[in-house]
Parts: sequence; structure tokens; C-alpha cells
Amino acid sequence: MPKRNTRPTTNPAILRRLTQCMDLSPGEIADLRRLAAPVRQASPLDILVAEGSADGNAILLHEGWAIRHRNLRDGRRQILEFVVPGDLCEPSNFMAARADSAITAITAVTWTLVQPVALVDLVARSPRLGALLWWLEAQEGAMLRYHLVALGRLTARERLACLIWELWSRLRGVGLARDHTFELPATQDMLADATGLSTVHVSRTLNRLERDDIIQRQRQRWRILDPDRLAHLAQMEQAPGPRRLPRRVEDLFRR
Amino acid sequence: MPKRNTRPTTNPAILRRLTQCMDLSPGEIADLRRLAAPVRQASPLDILVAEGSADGNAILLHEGWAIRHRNLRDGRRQILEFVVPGDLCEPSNFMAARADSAITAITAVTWTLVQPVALVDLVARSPRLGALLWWLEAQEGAMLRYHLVALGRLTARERLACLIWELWSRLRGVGLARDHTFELPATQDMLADATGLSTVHVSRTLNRLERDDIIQRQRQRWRILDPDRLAHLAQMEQAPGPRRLPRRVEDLFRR
DNA sequence: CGGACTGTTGATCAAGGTCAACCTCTGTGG
DNA sequence: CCACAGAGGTTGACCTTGATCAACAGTCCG
Repeated sequence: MPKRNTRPTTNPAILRRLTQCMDLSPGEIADLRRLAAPVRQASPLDILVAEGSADGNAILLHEGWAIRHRNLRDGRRQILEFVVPGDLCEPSNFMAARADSAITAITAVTWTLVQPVALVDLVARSPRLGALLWWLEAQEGAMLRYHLVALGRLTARERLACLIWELWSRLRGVGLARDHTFELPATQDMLADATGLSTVHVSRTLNRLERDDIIQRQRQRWRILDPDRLAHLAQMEQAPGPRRLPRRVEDLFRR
Repeated sequence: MPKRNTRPTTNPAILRRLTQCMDLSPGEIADLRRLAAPVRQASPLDILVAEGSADGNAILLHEGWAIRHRNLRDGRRQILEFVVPGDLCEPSNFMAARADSAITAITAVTWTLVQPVALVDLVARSPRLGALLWWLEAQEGAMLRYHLVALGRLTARERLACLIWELWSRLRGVGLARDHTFELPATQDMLADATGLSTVHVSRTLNRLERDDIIQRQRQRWRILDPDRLAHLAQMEQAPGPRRLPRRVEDLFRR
């Protein structure tokens, strides 16, 4: 069961992430801090949002990992995305009648339940933060489209390269990857359900990537040995980019 | 080449769609009509939005069909979605530095190019329309997640059932499907690129669906013979629902 | 020490891909 | 009016990727 704990986090990951995208005023930072409280705790397998829940809440993840997934009636499961610190997940959930996917912790996590009214208030107080939310959601959409291409048209090797590349780049965005190394607390079962493969094939394919000196693993510690070949496999033509808000957007919302 | 034509459409599909979701005031209807002008025309294979374009435009489709797709360097292609009348496609495109996918007409179409400033103005004039935009985007996200599950975990037969179900239900939303029948102007090549299959396998699988009396085709005219079995194949547990904005959302934005 | 969980490896199998021939429209030009 | 070309679709033969099944190994933890 999720436990509650109102002790505030010293520096929420969402702030680490957003300050890289946009220069925030002290007032905006305060607003975001308020959004990130109260902090709750949960353990692996705790369900943060249930599939089909109708309350329209979003969740903000501070520490630890979660997955967003859908389960089919015969036991098949698709993981839509890995949720990492700094992610605001399901921000438009309150627009739908019911959640179409569940969010489940896969490590110990700290998180905040964000109610619809909190998001609406945030937008009302600051149009710029509204733009930022919109931007976060656009990023999420881009990620989903990226996954879609991977599942539809890439081979097992390429799909795993995509996933590794994506996680690495997202973790860098919140300061959780140093010199090509990061923690990946997902089982191969989860990697399989995220890439549409079987566990066995994930195991074989990752071992091949390792034998080819593209990646290296020791327990949950992963290291990228050859970013170029990884990016090429992942069909990444352009570098992940600075990930700042386009000037156009800042301008439009400045007034 | 896309041609321009400022003659206004009598009743844009987007209005047909949105009036089913929400009661619109005369002023809001006028705002939406303004968004839907000027009307342009394009022919099959015309590119409405190029992959990588940096201008941040969205497009609003009035008549005809388009596809949103990504092309890989070796010729593989993934269709992310079919764009049908009433769709506002890429509304958050202007949040990204460049478009990650292209939009190409597959029939003769009429459409409107929606510039970032037009969307921002719309939101500024009416928060309710802002909510509506947000809702449209949430729907799009839900659709993408749905496709993701299909590509990741469903069989060929199930994937095609999903696609048929989805198109049927979206076309009903804009009054383009009457008594289980609708026009589907996509080649099997496109169906293959949307479902992550090969054309040959799409052909075989559709023929099997037809032999099983689930669907029926004559030229581009499709008919659903057995909605129940189709829905079951498509892993749809709940009916598509009334597709109205949740009361919660209307309340939040009323003030 | 034993059991649960995770990952590895081998053997076999099937879903779906690939290749190629052919067919059926439809539109076009002689 | 017919011949032909080209696009889209169908069918068969064969092949490949990745799934499935099963045994086993390493690790963690009580």
C-alpha cells in the first residue's frame, strides 16, 4: 500500500528537469514546489494509478522507477513507457473518462498525486507554466510515436537499442546518468513487455549487444560503450538535441 | 502541389465532431469557423507537413484522408495514424523544434493550415476552447497508446480488427459511417505500414476476416458484419462510449 | 539449506516475411 | 473499340525472426 509522508523533498526531479528547458522565475519555482507536495512513498508492485480509474489524477515521480502499462484479458501485457524521476505522468488523464493504463512502481518510489484542480490552478496562475505542461505532454507524445515506429518496423536488436538510447537520454535530463553509465532497475521481463518481444529473445539480443561491445552490464548498472553504433541501430539520425523549449513558444507565451 | 482556395467550407467536419462533445456557444462556433479558414485543396501524395519541418504548424482536415507517418532511411515506413475529416493533427507540433512525422494526403483533401499563433489566440479568447484542444490532444494520445498495445502484443488478425474498429468508430464521430458501412480509401500497403505487417499478410488476413463473416468489402466500401466478434478481436472490453467531455472537465473550465 | 526470482542456453516450432508469378481493374492512347 | 500499361490485390513456395518449451545456473534471502 502506498504510504503518505508530507516531509518535502529537498529538490524535486521535475525542477531539475524543467530548469534545463526554460528559465523559471522564483514564483514559478514556488508553484512547482507546491505541485510536488505532499510526497508519498510506495514499494515495488504498488499500483499508483489503476487501469480504469475515473478520478483523473496525474502522478509526479520524484525518486525511483515505475511503469505505465496495459494488461490484456489473457495475461499479455504492454508497457507503454518507463516512468523515471521528473516525469509528470498522465497529465491529461483528467480529460478522459477513465485511465486507459495503469501505473505501477517497480522500485521503491517517492511521488506526488496531482489532482486535476491542481493542474488547472497552475495553468491559471501562470500561462508560461501552462505552456510548460503542454510541452511536457508534447514530449510524451513524441516518445509514444517513437515507440510506435520501433514496435511496428524495427527488429529486436534495433528496438532494444531504441529503448536503451531513450532511457539513457531521459536519465541524463534529470542528472541520473554520469559518464555513459546509469542504473536500470527493470527485469528482462519488463524490457520484453516494453519492446513487444519475449524474455528469452531479449536475453539473447542483449547478450549479443554486449558481445558486440555496444553496451556493458553488471547487475543493474548499464554502460554505453559505443554511443554511435547504438544511435545508428536506434535509427536516430539527429542527436537528442538541447531539449530546450523552442524560442517560438517562449515568445508566444511571454505576453 | 497544394492549392489554395479561400472559399469557406459550409460546415467543417471539426464542428460536426466537437458539437457532439460539448455544447458550443455561438461565439465559440464562430471562433472555430475562423480557425478552419482559409480552406486549401490538395491531391493524393501531396505533403501537407514535411518530416522535420520547423514551422510548428498544425493542420485541420475537412474532407478526404491523409496519413501521418515516419520514414526510415532504408525505406521502411510506419504510419502512425490515419487522419480523417475533423482531425486537428499535430496541435502540439509547435512545441517541438521540428516535426517528427510527415502528413501526406492519400485522397483529394480540403484542409487548413493552422499556425501556432492561431491556436494560442484561440486559447486566450476562450479557456473552454482551450480545454477542448487539450481534450483533442488527450484523445490523440489515447489512440497512440492503443496502437502501441496493438503493435506490441496483438496478432495480425487482432491488429487489423483494431484498426478497422478504430476507423469505423472515428468515422461515425464525424457522420461518415452509416449503418455499419464506410469508405476506406487506403491501399493494403498502407494498412500494412499502419499495423506493422507486410502487404501479403494483410491481404491474407483480411480475406480470412471476410471468409469468417466479420467484415465485407467491395472496392473501397467496407461493412462491419459482426461488430461483437470484431470488438472481441480488437480487445475492446468497453463500447466506444459517448465520447463527451467528462463533466469534471466542463466544471473546471466553466468559471 | 532450500526456495523464489531472474537470467541463460539449447531445441523446436510457428507467425509472419519475402519472392515471384499472376490476376483484375481502370484508365489511356492508338 | 481494342491493346496495353500500371497499380493494387491474390496466391503459392519457401525462409527467417522471434516465440515457446524446458532445463539449468546464479543470486538473494529467509
